[in-house]
Amino acid sequence: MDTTIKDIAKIAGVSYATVSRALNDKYGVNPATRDEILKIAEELNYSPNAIARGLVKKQTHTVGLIIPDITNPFFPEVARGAEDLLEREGYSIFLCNSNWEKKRENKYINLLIEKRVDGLLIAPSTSAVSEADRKQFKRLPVVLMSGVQSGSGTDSIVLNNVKGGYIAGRHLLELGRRKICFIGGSEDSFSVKERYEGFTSALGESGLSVLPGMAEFGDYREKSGYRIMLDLIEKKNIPDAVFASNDLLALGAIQAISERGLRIPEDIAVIGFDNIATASFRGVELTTVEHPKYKMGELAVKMLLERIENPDVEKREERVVLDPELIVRKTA
Amino acid sequence: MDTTIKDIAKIAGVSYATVSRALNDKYGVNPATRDEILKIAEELNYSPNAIARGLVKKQTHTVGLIIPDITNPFFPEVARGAEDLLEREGYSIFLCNSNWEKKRENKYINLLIEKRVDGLLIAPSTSAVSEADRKQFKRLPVVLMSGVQSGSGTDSIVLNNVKGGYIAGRHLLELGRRKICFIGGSEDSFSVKERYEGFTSALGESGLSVLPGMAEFGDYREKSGYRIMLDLIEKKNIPDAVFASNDLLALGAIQAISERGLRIPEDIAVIGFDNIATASFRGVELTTVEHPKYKMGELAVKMLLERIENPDVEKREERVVLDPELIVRKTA
DNA sequence: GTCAATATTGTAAACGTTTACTATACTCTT
DNA sequence: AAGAGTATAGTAAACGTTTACAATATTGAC
Repeated sequence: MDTTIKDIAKIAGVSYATVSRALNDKYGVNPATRDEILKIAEELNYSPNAIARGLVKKQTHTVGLIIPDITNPFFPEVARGAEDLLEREGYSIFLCNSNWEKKRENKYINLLIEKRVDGLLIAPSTSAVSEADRKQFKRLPVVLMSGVQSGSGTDSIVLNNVKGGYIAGRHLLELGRRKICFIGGSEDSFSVKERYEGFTSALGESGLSVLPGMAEFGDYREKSGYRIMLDLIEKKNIPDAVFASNDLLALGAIQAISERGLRIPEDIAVIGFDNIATASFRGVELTTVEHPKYKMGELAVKMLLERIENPDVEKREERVVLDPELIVRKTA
Repeated sequence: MDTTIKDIAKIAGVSYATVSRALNDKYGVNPATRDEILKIAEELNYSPNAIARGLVKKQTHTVGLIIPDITNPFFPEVARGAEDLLEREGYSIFLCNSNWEKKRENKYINLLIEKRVDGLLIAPSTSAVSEADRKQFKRLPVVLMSGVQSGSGTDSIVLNNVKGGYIAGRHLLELGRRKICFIGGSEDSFSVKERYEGFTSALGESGLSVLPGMAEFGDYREKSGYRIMLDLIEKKNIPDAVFASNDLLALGAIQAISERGLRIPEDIAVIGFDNIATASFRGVELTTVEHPKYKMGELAVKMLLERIENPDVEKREERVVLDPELIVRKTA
């Protein structure tokens, strides 16, 4: 139904190779014929078939982006950072939500490979890189984002989570807090682990350690922070500060704290992580740790394109580490 | 480099038509050969080439999603609603941010058509549907979301914005407010216009109308609300309530109001629109109008798939209208 | 054991491009 | 006016599938 190069060729009275050349601005086609061809293409409302082209060129100018959940305010910024650069470079991007499920993530990886994307950007649902992953990742350029161990054999871009955890802990300590509760997302998340590690090392420096019941884990949603905090209060095991491994968790905790009539930061100081947009609004003003999300997406794409455009060079695993930064607002 | 159907055929000692049949679970291939073929495919780590398949089948099981900005908290939910259903149906989705620019939007439309997506989901950057758009939209199924006039000739799914504006206005009036300021996003946005219309009709019912300087427009970002509100305060033209055409604008206004030491809702009541996640957090608790975002994405996909799967039926423009709902929290 | 019916497999064209190679037609040079 | 060189155009194969059609093998009925 669509007009093709052959239709144009027929009308112009030339071979379709010539049409292809004309349309692609290749050397060696008479300016007059070229103009004629362009005119006809325009008239026929011709749209080149990228599928056919992809088949012969073996590249699709498309990459896949797999993230846990675009609805989590951390990821839109990453996605936007990626998309902005990709768009400038003429690539399109598949959006895939793994919903924190390894199974769905894997399904997407396979699907995207079938669709022959030129590369893959993944913010993994869990930190572990399985054998199956490794096998698939050999097929095409892949860049992992956020919370992945090094030595995975795959390029990655991560935050210095240890440092992030450290500066958060340090800040709370400097505020004179001594009974600090760590609220983490999934316990087997590598980035949560690192943040916890940094946090405990700050405690250690002051000769302190994590008190009983002062390290709790759930998932990455607000509700989880709410429930954990509520639990603590009910049990009368009340900390004087909370360090949540992400802002949503912190927001949930804040909800619980103020519902129970405690004051923030007087009774309990709260510090989050990631600095999502919500954190800065009046009334929230959450103290947190900045995570350069947009930049992370952008840099991930930069690394990926580097690989895509130099498929032969056999560099080993590359890793870039971003720096966190303390953002002091009103909750701590 | 990738193994193809032909490689498998050679090893299995059958024609590649047979391999294709086996791989696609078609009737009429001997179970024994099928198993053999499947085994070989597995061993060779075979991944079917969706590009080649797309070329012959003339469908890609891919749709495009064009939205203004995934970073605006309204859109991730829409995207997620769309993606969840699409994933279940075996489709993938291209994410495209138009950045509120008509030019970028058009560029994406063309690009996606070249990539032969099966359909297009668009939340337009501006309400106008141009001649050029109309021409392109004839090429493939398209569903427009949010703030589009009917009669565009294209299927669409929208909110009843007039009603939304009306209930917001009504609520403020019932609270006894009389000098209400409307803060809109872009003045030529159709949905802003509709919300304004509903708002003024509520005023009208009470024998009121919009006072001078009490209808201001900017863009869709927080900053815009902040600036407009600040301006009003500086000029001493201070309303007793604000109706913002989206939550971000409302949040910006709130920022300005409280910075200037005025109280919410005592001095100025504020009501937003869309009910983004931030609106519900403690400390924000923005009164607003619920916009079923996730559902909108989901329904849009449902309409789109309907068209994709019945390409021949010549139904005329379809339009589904979602209902808004007042969410009373603390700012009004 | 023959024939028809059916199950299984193969052949080849098609999808819409790109591109290496070849062929032809000009344009200069001398 | 011949020959080299260059500009332009054409031919045909390739990319990896699907699928209509044809061919062959197998089965069952009698």
